[in-house]
Amino acid sequence: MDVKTVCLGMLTEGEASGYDLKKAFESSFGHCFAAGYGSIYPALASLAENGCVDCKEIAQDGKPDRKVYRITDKGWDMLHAELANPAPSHKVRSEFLAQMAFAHLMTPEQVQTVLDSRIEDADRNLKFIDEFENSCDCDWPAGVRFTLGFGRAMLQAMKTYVEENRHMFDDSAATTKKVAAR
Amino acid sequence: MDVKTVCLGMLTEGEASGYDLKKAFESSFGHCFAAGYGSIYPALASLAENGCVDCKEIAQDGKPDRKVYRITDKGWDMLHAELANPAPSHKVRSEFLAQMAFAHLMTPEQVQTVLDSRIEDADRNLKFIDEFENSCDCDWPAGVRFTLGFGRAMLQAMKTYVEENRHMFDDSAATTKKVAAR
DNA sequence: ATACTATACATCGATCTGATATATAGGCAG
DNA sequence: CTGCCTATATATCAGATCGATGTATAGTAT
Repeated sequence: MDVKTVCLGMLTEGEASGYDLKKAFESSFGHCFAAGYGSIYPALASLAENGCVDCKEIAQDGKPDRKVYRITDKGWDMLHAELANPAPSHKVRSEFLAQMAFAHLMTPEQVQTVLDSRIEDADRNLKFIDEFENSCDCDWPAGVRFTLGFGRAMLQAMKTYVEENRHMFDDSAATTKKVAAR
Repeated sequence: MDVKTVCLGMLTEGEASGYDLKKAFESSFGHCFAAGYGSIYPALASLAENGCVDCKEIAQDGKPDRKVYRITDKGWDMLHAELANPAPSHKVRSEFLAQMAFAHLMTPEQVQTVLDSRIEDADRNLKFIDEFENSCDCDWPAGVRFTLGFGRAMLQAMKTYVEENRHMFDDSAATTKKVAAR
């Protein structure tokens, strides 16, 4: 399940350009699997080379050619093979948590600023998910609704945890207490 | 906040080799900021080149030389500058969610297998955090306790969400219902 | 008039991932 | 006592990804 596979999956909904796919990576997949042009264009080139997609170049006046990609039978095979992975990963890379692990090297003000910005970011993303869910008359397939709910649940849990535990950084916090679960 | 910075942060606890740092990346940071040798050794080399760490080579009989790194004043400056970032990122890259978004292209059995494996993975990680927390007589600084609790809260929320929403993939699930938050 | 936003392509260096290679020593099961 | 696994300890390499930047055009605000 790399960028190539997600591109293939997106192309099952209909043909699209790299630019179109980028928008999908920003909207439906923004909260769980981001990708930029630097990943998408090489992915499409590689898929085309392997015969997993084919490409129609549509000339446009003024603007550069629009390259529209469509999934092939071989592409479907490859997609199904990838979807058979029984244990796909779920990875977190958090500069936030890495920074918090060294909170004792920061000023209390810096720590509180970082915590505030994390809550703001969670709110922004929650709002984004809500707007995305209501943006479309059509109904998303069960899987997409599942991922949106998942994102919401994670963000809510993050917000709650930060709000309920930021007191751990209060100056007087004894370093001997164990963190309460939940 | 890249691998370089986290290495610097780790070296504030005392001098260490690349091998030692790898163990720290696996334990304290495993759930939020993983890194392998392919990141750590180049990071240390680059830090040494910039004078942010210095390196003692300790000959050992039989085994290759042990290269022990220590943070310098310049390294402290760089670390403090990085820790001043008011809005560090928190990124998720989830092959799991990407795959679930295409659940309609999978068999129901495949979907349930993937959901089971996600719960198992969450349990494994929860157990790992518990063991890590109790592994050490010494008390971790507030920041580390915060990140462990954070990890636990996220994993618990993930497990609960998957358990409470896996029915969305039951065959008869109407595609028109909106997902209930929480 | 100027600036911003959107469409649409693409590249590039820096970084990161995951696998692999090299070498030695100690423990332990058959 | 031999083979196998694990731990210590280094390091590299191909391939993937990230984030920024570049090129062009055209429409829409201020």
